[in-house]
Amino acid sequence: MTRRVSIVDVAREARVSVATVSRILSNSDYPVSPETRARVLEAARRLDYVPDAFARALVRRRTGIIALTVHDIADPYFAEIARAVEDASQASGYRALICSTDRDPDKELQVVRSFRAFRPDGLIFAGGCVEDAAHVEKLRRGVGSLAVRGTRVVALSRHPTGVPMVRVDNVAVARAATEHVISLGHRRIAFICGQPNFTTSTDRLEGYRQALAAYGLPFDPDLIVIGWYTWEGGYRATRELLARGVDFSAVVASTDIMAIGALVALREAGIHVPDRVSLVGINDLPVASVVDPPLTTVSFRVRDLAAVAVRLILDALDGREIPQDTVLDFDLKVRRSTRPFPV
Amino acid sequence: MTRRVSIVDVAREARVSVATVSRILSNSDYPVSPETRARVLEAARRLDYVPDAFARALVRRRTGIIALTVHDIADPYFAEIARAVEDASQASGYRALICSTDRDPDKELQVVRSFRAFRPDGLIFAGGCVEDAAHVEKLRRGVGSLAVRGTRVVALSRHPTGVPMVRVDNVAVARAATEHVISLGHRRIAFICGQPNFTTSTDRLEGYRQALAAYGLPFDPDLIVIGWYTWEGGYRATRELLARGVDFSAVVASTDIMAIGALVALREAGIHVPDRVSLVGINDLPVASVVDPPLTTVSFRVRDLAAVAVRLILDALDGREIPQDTVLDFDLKVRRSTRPFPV
DNA sequence: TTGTAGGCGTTATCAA
DNA sequence: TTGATAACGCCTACAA
Repeated sequence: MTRRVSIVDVAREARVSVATVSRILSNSDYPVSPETRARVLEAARRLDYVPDAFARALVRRRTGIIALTVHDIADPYFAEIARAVEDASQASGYRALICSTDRDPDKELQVVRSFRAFRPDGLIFAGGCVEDAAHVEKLRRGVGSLAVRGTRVVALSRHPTGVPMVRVDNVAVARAATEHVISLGHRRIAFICGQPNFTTSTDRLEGYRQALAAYGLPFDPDLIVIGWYTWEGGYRATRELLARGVDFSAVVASTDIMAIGALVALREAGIHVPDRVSLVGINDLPVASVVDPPLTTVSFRVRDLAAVAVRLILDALDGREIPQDTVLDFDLKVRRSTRPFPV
Repeated sequence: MTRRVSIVDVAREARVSVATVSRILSNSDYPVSPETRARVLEAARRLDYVPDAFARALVRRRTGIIALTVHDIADPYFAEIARAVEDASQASGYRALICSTDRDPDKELQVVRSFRAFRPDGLIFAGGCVEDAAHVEKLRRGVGSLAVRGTRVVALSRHPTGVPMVRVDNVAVARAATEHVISLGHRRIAFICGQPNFTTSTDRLEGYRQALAAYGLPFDPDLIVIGWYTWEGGYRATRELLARGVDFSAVVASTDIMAIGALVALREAGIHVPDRVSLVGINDLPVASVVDPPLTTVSFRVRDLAAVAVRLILDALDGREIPQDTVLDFDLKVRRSTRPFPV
């Protein structure tokens, strides 16, 4: 293995000091004679020199890294987030370091802890947070020890740890989804919920409740079914719902992914969507419009969430004040999985 | 911002030298007295000390980073890959650094170059490679300058740069997809190709040709349509195919994602799948089984590709010889998007 | 405008 | 078994 080419080699090649090289290759507004600059640039090019990020991070107080925790990078929602974080980071010369937590509190803690070794300039929590007091406290501590060392932290959903948030109002989102089917005349509306105790889950369930209440409809626990935030989860939850034998003409799913799982289960059971059952999702992922029927869903700019979060982190790094709670808009996208009731 | 707690603080707290702390915390097998070890461990815990990855990487010759280039992390195929790389890396104490290239040769070059600053221990190319001599040469040089500094490089598809590969035989894969519909009696078979000049594209097109040739069927250019590796791409390609007015009873798509786009286009055109047209994809992504009809596709263990690649990198890092070309198995998954012809 | 030298946090090489 | 101390590659006062 050849010795790596360092700033010393470039300095020697250009017959200047390392300080001069450093000034030209990093701190660009420092006065340097044009000839020297040219000679150094040429030497760096000839040697194919790339400054070492590790050495640089050691002496600067910045690592150029933005850490991102997602529940599962293979989940289309988080893949979108990851892509947006990557793009926004790269545009400002930062790099994204991504880790999946699988919605496992312990793994989340461990991920946050392991991030500390990299002293990231920013940390973004993408998924919902477990609402367990003990866990939240541990997480708050983990976040604190990062923050105290300069990492700016932002969450993309309601986060009980008290970090700044960029998010949509999930209560309102689920309420909009539910009110849509209510306004179509549906009265017996099932709700497919993701893993309980997550902020996202409780908020969306609450939105569903609020919609019912607003229209004076009874809340029937038999219409609520708890599942997982996956296709399989939506599928199984719907099977369970069907097994209960309760009457319903509409299903609100906590996410598009779960809604698509529900679609499969309904199809298998010979229940036509939307002729016999209307179905609404949340998120408006690309996949929502390619299924049959195209999914009615609540839409918000998933990528904007991430982009704004990155911008806030950069702002905070620049010493600016950043808002504690940024709430983005959403709107209902009516496609063909919902229709009036009765037919 | 508080000063970060360093090894010096731990040493002072435990009243030993930094050397001793380092030896204990980097858990080398260096002999240390039990009492000292306990004291140091306790001090580290009390101070909540985490060694700085950057300082460590500077002096060790390892960074603990495995870099990954994907075409687009938001594409379900690459999201699967990313997840598997992440898992396999983490299991061995490494971290994955992911970048999307958007199938843009220049961006790919730039990504590879920018990776150099991080001196990753491993680099995985996930997507197909542009088969342009000039680009391949540039890429080979970029890879070379990483390799010369110790980065082990592996590609997850045929790669003209000469780096070790872990892959499926894409010619055989596409041939299997095509032979499936031929064996069902189809004769006029369209092929939806991804962006040309990529190894994956040319290989899969070649597989399609070989299947036709094997059955003595003519190759009709009118049945080939070039698109993009996206839903939109599959959709548009299919629209173009329909606009040509050529006769066909089956479509082989270069990927599941394109196949699903094709499905939407066919549905819109009132062409039933599989009653009037059979449709095959490639990859067997999770989404393939939730669309209607569930997609017949060629299946291979996408995650294994990535996991094996990580293992090879670790092996190489340990000084072991690694195979130049590892070819994984695949098999046809017949679902409900294909049926015999004529009906 | 350019150069010298100290230090960032860690590991590794010598001594002790 | 433990401790000084010289790297690792870079940036940045401070000097010249």
